[in-house]
Amino acid sequence: MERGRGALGPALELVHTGRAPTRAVLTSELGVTRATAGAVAAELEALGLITVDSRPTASAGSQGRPSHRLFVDEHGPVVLAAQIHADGYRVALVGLGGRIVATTSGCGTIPADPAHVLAEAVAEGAALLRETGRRCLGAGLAVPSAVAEPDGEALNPLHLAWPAGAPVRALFLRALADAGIPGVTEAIGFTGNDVNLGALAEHRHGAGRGARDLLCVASGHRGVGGALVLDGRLHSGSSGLALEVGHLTVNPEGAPCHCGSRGCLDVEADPLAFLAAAGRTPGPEGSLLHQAADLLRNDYADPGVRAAADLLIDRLGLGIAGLVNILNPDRIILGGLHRALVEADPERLRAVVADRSLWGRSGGVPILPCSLDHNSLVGAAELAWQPVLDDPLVVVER
Amino acid sequence: MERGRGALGPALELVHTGRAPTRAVLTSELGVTRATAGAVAAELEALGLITVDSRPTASAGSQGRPSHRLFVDEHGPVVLAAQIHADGYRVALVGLGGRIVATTSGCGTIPADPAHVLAEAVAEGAALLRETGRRCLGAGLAVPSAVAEPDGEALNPLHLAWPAGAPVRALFLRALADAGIPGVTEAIGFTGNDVNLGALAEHRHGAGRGARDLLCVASGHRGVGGALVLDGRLHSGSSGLALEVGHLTVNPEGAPCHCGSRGCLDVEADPLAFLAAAGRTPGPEGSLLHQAADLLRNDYADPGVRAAADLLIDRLGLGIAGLVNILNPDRIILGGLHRALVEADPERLRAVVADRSLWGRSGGVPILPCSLDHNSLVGAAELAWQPVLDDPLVVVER
DNA sequence: GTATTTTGTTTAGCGTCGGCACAAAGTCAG
DNA sequence: CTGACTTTGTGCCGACGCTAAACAAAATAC
Repeated sequence: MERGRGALGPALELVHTGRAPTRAVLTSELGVTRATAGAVAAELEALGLITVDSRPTASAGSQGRPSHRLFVDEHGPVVLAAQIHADGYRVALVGLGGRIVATTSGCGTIPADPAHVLAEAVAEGAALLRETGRRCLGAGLAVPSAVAEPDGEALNPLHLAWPAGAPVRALFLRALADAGIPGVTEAIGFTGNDVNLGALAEHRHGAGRGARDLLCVASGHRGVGGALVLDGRLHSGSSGLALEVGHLTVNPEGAPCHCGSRGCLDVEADPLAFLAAAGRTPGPEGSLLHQAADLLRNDYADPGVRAAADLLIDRLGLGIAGLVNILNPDRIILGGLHRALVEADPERLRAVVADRSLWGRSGGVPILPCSLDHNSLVGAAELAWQPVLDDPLVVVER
Repeated sequence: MERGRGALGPALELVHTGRAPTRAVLTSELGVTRATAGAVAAELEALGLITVDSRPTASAGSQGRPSHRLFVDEHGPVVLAAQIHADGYRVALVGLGGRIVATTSGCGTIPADPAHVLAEAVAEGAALLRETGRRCLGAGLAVPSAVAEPDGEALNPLHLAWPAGAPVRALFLRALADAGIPGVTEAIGFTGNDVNLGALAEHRHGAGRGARDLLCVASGHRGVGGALVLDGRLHSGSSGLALEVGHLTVNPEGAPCHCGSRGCLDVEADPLAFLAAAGRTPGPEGSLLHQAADLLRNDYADPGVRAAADLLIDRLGLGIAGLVNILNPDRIILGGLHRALVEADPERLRAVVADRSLWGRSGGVPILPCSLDHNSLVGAAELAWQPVLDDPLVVVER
């Protein structure tokens, strides 16, 4: 009864992204018959990826026989996700549905040598796998740098003190092999930029769900990154270097940037710029984002803070308007400090973008704060889950 | 023997884009068996879309039995394509493969009233259909304006003296119905921006063939337009308004633009700007492009012309570099005056773009002149062909 | 309690494609 | 010229993945 092979992947993706709570929805979303949907669900259940709750559901209103409900299997396999950031790393086991099963962080570690940090992070992941006894189907890594394809090199890990061009994917794969992660015997490890992966996670499980063309802009501690999801797929360009939005000019008379230009988004709309505009002395590099976000959340009544926020919103709005003119997305999600900015004053940024973009006057694009904790980490997991979503049958051979 | 239904569309697309000269290539490109490829080719031939030449080909070198060759059927059905521009319109019948079968132009007409111009153009198309006796499977229209989805309104037909927001798609459909185009009984008419459609045509049949992420930039008589083809599909954004590149800032101290900013690409890198920089008095609006291009081609030795060209290349290069940082395309194609610019000095523009883009230092993106005559027209035809390429069986019901 | 609606399951059947065998049409070596 | 080899085209069969249709199950509506 090997029914429903071709629809297996799309079906799992629907359950994974929370868009198929029942077999009935699966039927209509996939455009297949009930028979096929049932067979697909049965096979996914047999593969240990989803569970079916056929108890007499606490029916809600509508007529007819109530649907059995479909869940991602809470005890199913996981993938290993790791994120490197300015002040340490974070590792997690992530199940289908973007659910974080277990997590550890190594904060305070200065990640000077990439190989060393990756080995440490992967070792923590291996420990989590041993503790939980979960089966591991892959691994993904998020780094705060552009990652060049096809070799997976970190081109500008400026805030990590890594050498430019560090071959992070190769190092990550090496670390996975050395740690003897069970199930990851082959080269099943993926690496991407943290903002890109955060955007992917938001699109699948967060504020970006349902958007067709999703633009994300986010600050780290220093600088500004962007990402674009088109038709459910990350657009990272032909060499993985798309959406380098940090060097859009937003203030022609602004501060000089290391790129040689002046008034780039990178130096005009990041946490350091905000703290300077608000007249505060910045703390250590690895805490700038939290310092700025806390200031914004706690002291928004302070006129100086308010003025600094307004200035940043103007600059950011100009940059985003330029992106809107080029990309015409149907939703925009902001992360990092920009998330705090849009939460502090949702209307002002929308108005600036609508005013500065060419066709924004009639409505404008929805601009939302990101909605997931650790979205880069979840996005790294998405990368690792992708082969399974493309063809769920690969799980039998791992 | 109804074999090869699912692969029918991809197969026709391969022949259409000239990437499947033989059944053998079809087999490998589609990833199917020879049996399936043969059945697919037979069915496409039965549909009257392709022809198979099974004569003993003037074999070229390699061993084994020579392949029969596949051609687009020269006498097969066509689509009607129309293009409206500043100084008139052009109409053509376009077959598969982007081949223009018959064409007329109505130059000198000032297209003041959109309904009138479209009716006239479509009437010419109907006449061509009668003369040639071809079967018509659809119609496409290219206009020099952003076209808003989902209603198909021309938002900024600045150079046509049309009212902003003119419902061009509806008017086009009305004109098709009124002309009684045989085979276009239903609403099978498509409308798009001319630069977008030109990019689509270049990607399928011209200098963009084989590119994955293709960026096009082109000037008309006034202003600059852009277009992006991703994975073979035109990216026109969620509302059809993507790639409005004319208002990228390329000269902070530059001339004021009607958008309210200064130094936009629109006013710094179009034919008018070039003529001004070269110290020539511009002719009538509808001839600026030809005047500028002729000047560039014939008087490039003139120091003033040379200096004006260098200035324009610098400005254009800065704008393109910004796009490269955001989109990371693997090829760039230039049209209009910019085509003449890159033909005059291919190396300079490449160098400017590489220097001003973040990761361009290691090589840079290939920048090519467009290679098709009337690429917007051919692109409009592509729009009309798309339903047939998606499912060739639709031809039996038209 | 019966009719209606919606969902899940079983069975039969069909269409599409892969695998295989064989034929056809060329090159290459002698 | 002949035979071995290589590559392409085609006919046949079976497997796989789906639809269609009938039936069963579980709720609401009257």
